[in-house]
Amino acid sequence: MLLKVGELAKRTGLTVRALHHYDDIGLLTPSARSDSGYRLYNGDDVTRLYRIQALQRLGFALAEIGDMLAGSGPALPGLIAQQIAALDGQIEQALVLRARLQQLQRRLATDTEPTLADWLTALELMTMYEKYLTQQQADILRQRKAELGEQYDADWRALTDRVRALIDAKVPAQSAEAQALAQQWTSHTQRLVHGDEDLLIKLDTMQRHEPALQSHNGIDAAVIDYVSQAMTEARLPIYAKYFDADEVERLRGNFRRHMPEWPTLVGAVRRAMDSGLAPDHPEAQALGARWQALSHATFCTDEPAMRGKFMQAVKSEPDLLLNTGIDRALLDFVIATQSH
Amino acid sequence: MLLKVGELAKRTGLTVRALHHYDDIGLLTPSARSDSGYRLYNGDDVTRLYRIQALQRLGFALAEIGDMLAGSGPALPGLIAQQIAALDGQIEQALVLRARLQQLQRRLATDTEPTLADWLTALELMTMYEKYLTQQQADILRQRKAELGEQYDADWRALTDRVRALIDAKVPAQSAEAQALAQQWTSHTQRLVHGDEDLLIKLDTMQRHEPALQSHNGIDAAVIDYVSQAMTEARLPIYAKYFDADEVERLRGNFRRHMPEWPTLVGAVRRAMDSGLAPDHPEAQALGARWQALSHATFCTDEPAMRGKFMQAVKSEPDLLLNTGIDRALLDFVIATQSH
DNA sequence: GGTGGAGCCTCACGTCGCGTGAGGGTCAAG
DNA sequence: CTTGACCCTCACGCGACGTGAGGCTCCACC
Repeated sequence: MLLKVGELAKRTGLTVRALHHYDDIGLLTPSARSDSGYRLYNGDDVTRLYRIQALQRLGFALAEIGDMLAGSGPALPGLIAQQIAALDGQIEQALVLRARLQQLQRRLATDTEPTLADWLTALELMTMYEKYLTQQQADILRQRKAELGEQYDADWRALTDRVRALIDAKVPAQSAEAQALAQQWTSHTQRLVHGDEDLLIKLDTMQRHEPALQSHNGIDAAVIDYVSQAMTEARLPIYAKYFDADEVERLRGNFRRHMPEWPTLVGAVRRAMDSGLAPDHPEAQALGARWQALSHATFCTDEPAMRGKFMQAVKSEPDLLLNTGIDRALLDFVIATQSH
Repeated sequence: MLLKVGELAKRTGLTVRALHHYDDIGLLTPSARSDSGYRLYNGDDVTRLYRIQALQRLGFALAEIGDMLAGSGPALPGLIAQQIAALDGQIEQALVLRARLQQLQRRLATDTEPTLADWLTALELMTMYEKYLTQQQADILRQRKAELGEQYDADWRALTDRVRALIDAKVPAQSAEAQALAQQWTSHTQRLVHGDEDLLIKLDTMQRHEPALQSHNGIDAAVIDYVSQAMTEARLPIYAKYFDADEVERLRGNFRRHMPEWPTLVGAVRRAMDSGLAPDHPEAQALGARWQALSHATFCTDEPAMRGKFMQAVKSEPDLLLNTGIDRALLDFVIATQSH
């Protein structure tokens, strides 16, 4: 019994166009044509089509189905496992998306009629939080921001403007004004992070890597660099407890030149850690070498005397690592790269 | 500050090609071009791009994003709800697919190295079960089939072959041979369904509507029709308890002509019921009218005397509805269409 | 034998969000 | 003056068909 396309289409619930397509791509070629060129499908064709449909309902692509029916290609169990894995990925993605949308929906319901612009800004912030913070941290931040109110943002803007003014006026970072601002900067930050060093590091990373955020709150690379320079200067009195005056002057000079290179390196190391890179991996080794070189240049750790005093200082003064993005885990990682 | 494509791309994590694409479709047109034709993006462009990205991360299509940013189109809350609904659909679909694949995986693990052909046959059956039966029913069926073993399938094939032989030999359905086969047919069916009328109806529907199944087990429309004719004939003795001999002969003649039309109508009514059609909907009304006309033609229910006897018979003999695909709910639906 | 309608044929473009060249200008550094 | 990085504009490709356009075939009915 030979079927024409329309008949086969009716029998299988497909469209005529789909059957044409299968013919085009060679997935199901009718075994015969009538004199007038009509496609004629025999029983074997029909059987093949049923199988095609069955495999299609499992989510396989037409090309894959073709391979499977040709007996070539990888074995079925593997394909199925692969298919399941792909589906799991899809499902997870969809669930994440769904959660995002729902959160947004809730906030839309509570907020007092936000404008489109507000709304989009909130949205951007949300996706950024999601990228850099854990769910918990994002929740904490949102709550604290709500508690602090709009005045807090205004304070930041004022502070940032004053920093920028100092930069424009070329006031050096070790000036009293700069020191005072850096002081305020730290206390403002603490109002948000409440001493949570991990949160602080992540926010710092976010601020450094998200131009969208930078243009939103005006805290760009220049401001960040200036403030961290000032903070660095603020650390010099602490070093003075361990080094003599000449050495402190050397350190100051080194800091001026090399401190701006640290955040980049610290960020690179942290990314390496987070991506699970092994300390003996060549890339990690390279980072370790960079770290050592920069240490030498900044703290003169290539000179045994200086190195000893430096180690002593760092060990005795945990505050020296504050606001640097460096924590115990990161230091351990770096040490591990160098012990290989 | 004006950015070139590459710079903007780096800042946003997009590719240059994507930005070209946004320009092509008018989603993000750079506010300026350099003399040499380079795209130049200003701050507003960058802001717009951040918003585009934020909305994209929510799963909106570029065209939708364009509409949203243009302020036209429907309001955001509605769009979000819609988006969530769409996602829910996707997730559900993916979960169903996943379940299918896992079931298959389990069976692949237990079965003794099936050939590709066996495997695909099982797959077809599985998807068919899924389409017509509830999960429970499918499980029950699978278990019973496993208990009955291969002999059961062989019995069916033998029975079907004998039916086909009668058809080819043009042996009438009221013959003793046909009656005997119909008898066996029923008992064979019962070995599988164990008196579950709902399951029986669904299997019947499946067998009638799935050419794949028909060509698989050889039970096609001709066989079904012949067997149901024989079953119909088998019912005549029951009617004889309520009608006199002449009337029974009239019924026999009517049955011969009109009984084959019933399954189609019953199927149509059931689909209408299942799709939640209201009995006073025009389409339901039309079905009711068809039902009445076919009743008149088959059972002479337009003649008051015949109608009375018929109602009496149906009420007293529930067996008359056996194997017809008609149950109480369906009758109620039909009656409801006619009371409007 | 003509006509009408259903069904068949073969192009061929559109979908969606870009990837991936091809072929050729622009710009700053050496 | 070259080199290399970056930019430009086409334009095809993907996947599974949908949707015509323009024309042929078949069958029933007049």
